[in-house]
Amino acid sequence: MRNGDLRLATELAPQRSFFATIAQKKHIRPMNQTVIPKPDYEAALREAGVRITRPRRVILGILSDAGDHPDAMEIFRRAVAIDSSISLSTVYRTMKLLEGIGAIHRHAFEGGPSRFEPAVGDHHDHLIDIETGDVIEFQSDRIEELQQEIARELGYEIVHHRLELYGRKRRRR
Amino acid sequence: MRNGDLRLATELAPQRSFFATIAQKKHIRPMNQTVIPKPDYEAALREAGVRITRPRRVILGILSDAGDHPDAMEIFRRAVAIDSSISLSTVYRTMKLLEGIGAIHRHAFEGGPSRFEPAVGDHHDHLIDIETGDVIEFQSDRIEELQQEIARELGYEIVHHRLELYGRKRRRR
DNA sequence: AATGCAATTGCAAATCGTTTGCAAATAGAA
DNA sequence: TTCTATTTGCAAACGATTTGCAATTGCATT
Repeated sequence: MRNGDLRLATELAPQRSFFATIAQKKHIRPMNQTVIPKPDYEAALREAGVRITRPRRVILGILSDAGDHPDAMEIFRRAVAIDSSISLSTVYRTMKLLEGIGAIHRHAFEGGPSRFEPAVGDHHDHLIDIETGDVIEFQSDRIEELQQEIARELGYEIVHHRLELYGRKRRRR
Repeated sequence: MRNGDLRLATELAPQRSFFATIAQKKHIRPMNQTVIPKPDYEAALREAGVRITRPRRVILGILSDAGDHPDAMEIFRRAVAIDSSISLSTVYRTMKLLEGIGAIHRHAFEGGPSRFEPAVGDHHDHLIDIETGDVIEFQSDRIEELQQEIARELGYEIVHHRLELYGRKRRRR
């Protein structure tokens, strides 16, 4: 969570000042600049007792170096570029499998198809740029606490939750 | 296990004590016990310059006394019980129309189809009972503020957002 | 009350994202 | 290498929703 680590230099550069600012707000943590450890999907799959096939290896590779939140069709496109024999069904089946063993998260953002993300690192929520579809991850302890509090007051225990902010870049003023 | 129609009384009663309790927490407002003003859909439609047809009148009636968050199929069922000639397409078309003029909100809760709710009263978020599908509305100024703050820090303005808590009733201890 | 016509309807077929049945291919234990 | 249960690609099925079209209807006009 240090703000020196860089991913996507092009994207990071103009925002550096933001992150410097945010770093002071201890309860809001933007997560995009975090260095994400590549998950060892193969080990996870082996542990789940499933076979490591060629299509799966390709898809896992795509996932582990996806810096974005691709949908099934996009994963399929990237997969076909590597091995043209891979089918969309297999992509869907693999996503379901990975989701089942908790290796990825599925997000149903507004409108479009499900988008996927490796399940690494801490929990976080999402801000979706409604103009570009870009997803910015963030984490707020206070919001998490508040959610807990609310559920408790209403007599419920939270199994999971979904917080999505849909917005557009603020005009630099 | 879909949600039946009128379990209001039976379900509300045991919760009354909750609401009494919650009423003290000024920043969390459960909204289920609120007296909801019935919206004048016909006026809204007329204003939007569309015709008040028989199917529309039936659907509007259903919406304005729906205490729950029905999906299109459920609205269709209730509509057919009143006028068997109404079609599902018309339900969908009417929902889209109403959504367009801001008279209802569409919610895409996890898994299932879109569910609808008259757009009356304040903004609120939802807690979905994953066992029954029941929806509990709540409102938290603090969460709203935090969201604003987060978006601001990230350089975005929020256009809208979605906060859904999925949980189950806590075992009464 | 009768007319005219655009708005609206019901129906069936189309669409989108996703899942599934099945026969052929293959991972990986023996 | 052999074996067989698992996995695959394909096409067809799926559930939610939308759409084209010809028939109907609201309603402004006579």
